[in-house]
Amino acid sequence: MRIATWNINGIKARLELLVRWLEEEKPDIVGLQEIKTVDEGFPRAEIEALGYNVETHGQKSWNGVALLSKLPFDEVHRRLPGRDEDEQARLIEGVFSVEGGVIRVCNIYLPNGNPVDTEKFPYKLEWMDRLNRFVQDRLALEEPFILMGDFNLIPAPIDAHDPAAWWGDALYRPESLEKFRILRNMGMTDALRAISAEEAYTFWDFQAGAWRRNAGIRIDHLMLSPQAADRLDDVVIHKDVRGWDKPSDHVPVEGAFSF
DNA sequence: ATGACTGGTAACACCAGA
Repeated sequence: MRIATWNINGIKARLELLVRWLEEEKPDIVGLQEIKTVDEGFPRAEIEALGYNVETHGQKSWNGVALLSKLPFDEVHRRLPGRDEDEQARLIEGVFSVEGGVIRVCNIYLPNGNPVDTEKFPYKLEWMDRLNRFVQDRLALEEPFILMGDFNLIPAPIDAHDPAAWWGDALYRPESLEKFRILRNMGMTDALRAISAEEAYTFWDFQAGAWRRNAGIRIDHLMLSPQAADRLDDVVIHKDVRGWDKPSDHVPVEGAFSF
């Protein structure tokens, strides 16, 4: 089974791009971030026509996440627990039946956190604290659990073309990295790093010729519970999609699993 | 390389992204 995450950066502006990629790759489950629409504005019919079940958690203008799956959804959960007044649509989770049990796939759009001298940065850190508590509960289930999405986090110097230029940014500074380290120390494995030690990026800015210069960063991740990591076969970053017409600034990251 | 783009909303500019 192939499971992918992709920050699509506006589903209405990228429907043609998404359809092309789904038709070419035919992934089993896809998590989208930054759909930038309310649920009613999501092009559900066009995606269903390709054989996917569709669940969304949208909001007007910004954020918003969706799960597409060839398997039927047994359960769907929306919102990150722990703070009722948080209105931002950044988490959707699905549970699916597979041979021998279930898999749980949680799709997130983790807050960017910039600028760091505004309320956006403490919001990011508080969101990561809540995410870590949520993941701790999920790990207690001892299921194959895949936490994937746009983490807005550069894990290590090798994950940026110019790490010195990023140091201090909300994506790459001690407070953010500490929260991510807690997530890993709980037992969540970075799928790409379980497969490869090579430099690899998932995002290239639209500005300053970042794509042409390969001035990228790796911020889109699949993080795996032990039961999911045991079944991981491969990870593919679909870098070529960044060069297609009207691309997102992020590319799909896909994990292949033996279930 | 010091480079500066894109979508959504609304209104003919601004905000947000990373």
